[in-house]
Amino acid sequence: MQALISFLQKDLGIPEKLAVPISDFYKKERIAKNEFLVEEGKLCNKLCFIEKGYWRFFSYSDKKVITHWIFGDNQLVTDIASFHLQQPAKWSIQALTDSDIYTLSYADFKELRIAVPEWDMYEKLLLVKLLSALENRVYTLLSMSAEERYNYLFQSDSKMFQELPLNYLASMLGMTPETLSRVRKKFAH
Amino acid sequence: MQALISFLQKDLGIPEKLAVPISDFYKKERIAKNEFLVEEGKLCNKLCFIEKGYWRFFSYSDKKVITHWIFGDNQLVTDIASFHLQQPAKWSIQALTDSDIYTLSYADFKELRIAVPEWDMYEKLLLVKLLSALENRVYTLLSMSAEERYNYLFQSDSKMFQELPLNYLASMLGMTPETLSRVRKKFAH
DNA sequence: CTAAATTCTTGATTTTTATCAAGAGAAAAC
DNA sequence: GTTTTCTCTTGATAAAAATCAAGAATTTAG
Repeated sequence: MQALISFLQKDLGIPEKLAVPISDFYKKERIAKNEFLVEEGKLCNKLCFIEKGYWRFFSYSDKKVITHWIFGDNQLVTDIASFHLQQPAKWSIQALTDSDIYTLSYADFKELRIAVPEWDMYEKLLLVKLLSALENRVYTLLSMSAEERYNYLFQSDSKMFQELPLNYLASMLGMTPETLSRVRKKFAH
Repeated sequence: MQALISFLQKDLGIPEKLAVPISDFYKKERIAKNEFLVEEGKLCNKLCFIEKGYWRFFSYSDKKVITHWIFGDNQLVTDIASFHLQQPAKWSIQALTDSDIYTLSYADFKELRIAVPEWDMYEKLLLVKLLSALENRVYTLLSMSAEERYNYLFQSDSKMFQELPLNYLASMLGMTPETLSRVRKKFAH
């Protein structure tokens, strides 16, 4: 539970007095590799804090599987639109490793909002930060070459490249596994 | 003011009783082509509803100017992180046409939050929708070819292609103006 | 109204990245 | 522990898109 409380305090600026009761709404779970948090088209009724593990956020296009992003330790993950608007999910979310997580069900989320009225404001802050991160992601996709995108991601999380199959990372970087292999060889990190 | 009230009601689901007083916090302005709402590095202290006009959201990379997105009639635009967290803007926002807009200053925004406590919740909804749109944008950039991205954008706003210089649209689509020209020729819309 | 600047197109060429194919190595399944 | 599957790399080739260059058309400025 400590990882979650720290996240609420440090990343969202929630005071300890609130962070602890908020964390009580979450339930600890152990999730096996390959399990889904949500599948495209279904309802996503859980918000999930990853204490330890990697999760991929992905969907299917005509021909291939597109990995939008990979989430790791100490990150919140959910299909935000599906969870908040209670509409069918546009994306799927799946564990890439056995994981320790804390989940907040939609029912508990509603209770939380009543019990802690400040929550909406802090959650707004979270959404603002997520938006900012996504704006940055669009920028990297529009402005950088395959090589540059690789270096940018490697700088921010090199551990990921040791622990996950590279085909997921290639997809997330918007290149084929072959191209990623060649780029990596060139930089020999 | 009617366009703004409609937007608040239809797009954010705000009841008329609240939409009208909320809209009173906004101030009408006429903005000339090329004026900036905010410049990279400075503080963005206005949220802006475009009644009529086109605005580009852009930044500079080493070599080129990157247009992230172009906003049109009946859309809200601001550097969200800069406005909400009162930190330096990462992007610039500029009018591409003479525009009629309604602006909400950061000071008035704070008053609005006090006067209409429900505002935070509706704004959260707005942020969720924006996030969802951005997730979609990342998906198009990861999964579609230049041709497909062009067709996708053209379907959603063909008017834009008649009213704006194509170099902005090319940049937003992640291709050069030459490539856009060739793609357009091919489809001869 | 004219000159200058910008926008758009087209062609030729180069660069980047994808695709196809094969094989080595590692991990998982039986 | 052997077989099967998955992962990763490498080479050859093809496709997609960028770059360079030039000129026509349109818009803007004086």
